[in-house]
Amino acid sequence: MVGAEAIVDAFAEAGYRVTEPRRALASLIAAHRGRFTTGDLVREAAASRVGVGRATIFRSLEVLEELGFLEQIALPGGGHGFVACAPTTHHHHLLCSRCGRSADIAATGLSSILRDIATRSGYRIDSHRLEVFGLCPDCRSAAPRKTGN
Amino acid sequence: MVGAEAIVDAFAEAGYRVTEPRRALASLIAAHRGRFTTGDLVREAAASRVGVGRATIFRSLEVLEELGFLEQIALPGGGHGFVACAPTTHHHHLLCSRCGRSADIAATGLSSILRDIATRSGYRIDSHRLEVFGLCPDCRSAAPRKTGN
DNA sequence: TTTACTGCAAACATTTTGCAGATGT
DNA sequence: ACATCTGCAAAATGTTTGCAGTAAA
Repeated sequence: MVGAEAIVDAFAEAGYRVTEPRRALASLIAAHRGRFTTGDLVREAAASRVGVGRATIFRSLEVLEELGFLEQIALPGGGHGFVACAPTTHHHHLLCSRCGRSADIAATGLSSILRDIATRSGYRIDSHRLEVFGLCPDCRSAAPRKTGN
Repeated sequence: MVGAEAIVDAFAEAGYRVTEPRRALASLIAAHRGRFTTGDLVREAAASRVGVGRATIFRSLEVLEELGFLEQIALPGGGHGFVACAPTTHHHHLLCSRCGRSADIAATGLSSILRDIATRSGYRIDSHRLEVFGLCPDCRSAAPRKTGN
């Protein structure tokens, strides 16, 4: 979860201009509690009174990814989407497979696993990516039955 | 690393027909020591005397993924590709960012981390995906200098 | 024989680009 | 004012589908 202002500020602080389309895009992104695709934004932007063009969406998404406000994630089915996140230290994402909501997670203890992998494989490990999928608390109560699925 | 025969056998055992195009595709896949994209295969197939059409490549890739012989992976840059792997128990992939070679890894210890995440977040965790990137032993010796990059 | 499979070419979907005009700073 | 940014529409990519012919089993 990242507020629209944080995103707008990020543009400003990084020396980008704060334009109407970028403001509108920031709102659209902030309105998502989690994962979304470019297609989602394009559709929503078209529906919104303050339009943002396809090209601008793609271009701004790229900027926001560079700034660390957006991370690309691989969806289980093979597609890919984005999640907004505060550009802090290394973290991973926990995604609700029902509503798309995302939570940032720390995964303490991963580094010792990676060290172990490095030792056993002989690879020099540079980076990694962990994505966790499940049901968020809200969706658990909304659709609790899962025994037997 | 998976041999071409293993792939061919997999088609047969799952009740699919073993055709010339599928044999050719199995060879192409086996020829990769690791990660590849659909584009790679389309290009290689076109270059090969035993052609395999675009459509067949996509269709067969889908089948092989279902059979567990192929896994879709997210490349660091956001794109995606495949790696061939024996359809065994749950495992993850360690990818060389230089040559693309992949190794299957077990990541023992991850489950306790996930349990911890579940407890702290309240999510019910269903699945996860870990991808590790680095330099394989061969590429480490081929391009050892990295101090300062 | 029977029916799954194949290639082609067209349909679709997604992302990128060139450019003239709009708009932040 | 000036350079960045925007939208458009076209182009480049990537993936899927319908169909008539081909070839496993």
